[in-house]
Amino acid sequence: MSADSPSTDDPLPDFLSSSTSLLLNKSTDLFNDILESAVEPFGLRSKDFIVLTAIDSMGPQSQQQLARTHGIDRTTMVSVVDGLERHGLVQRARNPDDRRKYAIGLTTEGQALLRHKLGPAMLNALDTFLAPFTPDERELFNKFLWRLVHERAPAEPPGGAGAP
Amino acid sequence: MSADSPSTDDPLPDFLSSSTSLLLNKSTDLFNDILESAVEPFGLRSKDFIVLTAIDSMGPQSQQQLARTHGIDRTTMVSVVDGLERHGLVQRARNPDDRRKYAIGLTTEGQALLRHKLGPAMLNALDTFLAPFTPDERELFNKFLWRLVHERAPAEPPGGAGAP
DNA sequence: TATTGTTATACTCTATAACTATA
DNA sequence: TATAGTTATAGAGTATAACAATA
Repeated sequence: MSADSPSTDDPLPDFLSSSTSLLLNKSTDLFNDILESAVEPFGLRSKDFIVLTAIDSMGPQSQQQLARTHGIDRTTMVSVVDGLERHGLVQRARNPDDRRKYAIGLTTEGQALLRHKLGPAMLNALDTFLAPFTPDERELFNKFLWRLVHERAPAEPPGGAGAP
Repeated sequence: MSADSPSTDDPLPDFLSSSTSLLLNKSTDLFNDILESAVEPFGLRSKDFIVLTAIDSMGPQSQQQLARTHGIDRTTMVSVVDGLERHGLVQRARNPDDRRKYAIGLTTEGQALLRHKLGPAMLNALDTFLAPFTPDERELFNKFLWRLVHERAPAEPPGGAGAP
């Protein structure tokens, strides 16, 4: 073990280790790890929680609606709903108004699990993630994130500078 | 087009759309998209910029060191360095002290590109991402991220509560 | 025996294309 | 013709296993 060896730690240069990009990615990875650990005891992924929550708050929906809500492809939603159905948490009913569509709804078991187990587990995960912050700081941090996502000039319309 | 149809927008329930988890993931995705767009004109990925920066600030390193710095596997770093070498931005020299290791160094071209083109492009990307914030807010946001990553109680040591 | 770089391979995640049924 | 769901397939990204060269 020679002295000039940079040790087994990651010898990340200061410039990079303090960069917003790296910290943002690390924070997100950390939070996602915490969230996955929170739902893993139930045999689920955090994505499953999001889908269950969307159904619980918006009522039975088609798979396409759920897919759009989550920003993923409808073909991916098939397997997500498959898994939730296998767990007995949702049921595929047909939409009587349009028999092409399902009406994916929560089972009694699904609603109970979401409200009494998953919900609290996710709140606990959030608390773990935000542990370094005071309540005021948590609120401010959330506001910051909201502004980063929503308080943004619309993308340059394609085709020119445009003189309104 | 029936009136009860939730329109073509994503009908994300308020509860989810304001969640820290979703906002954090969206912010990170947004930032990464901005970063990728910034380096794409040079035929590179943002990962390449990180590797180039690490070499520039820490000097020539082995592929293993670079891999650990980036938190990825050494087999993945092979193809990253392959790409950078193809672009003429780095060169593989042998470490004379340990001929198993490379000493991956920047070429003159690589250093020039990093300092005069890539660096400014990345700073500009950061500026775009943080556009909603004032300078003070940017600094505070960065501090928040730093605390989320570093100001964290060490993980529970495996094997028990621990008396001391 | 352990480590560096390399290759081949496998696994995960996600999207695209093509199909059936409904509209 | 267009849409909802499904399946098969392909692509990107990453990791594991095994190998040669070096320590």
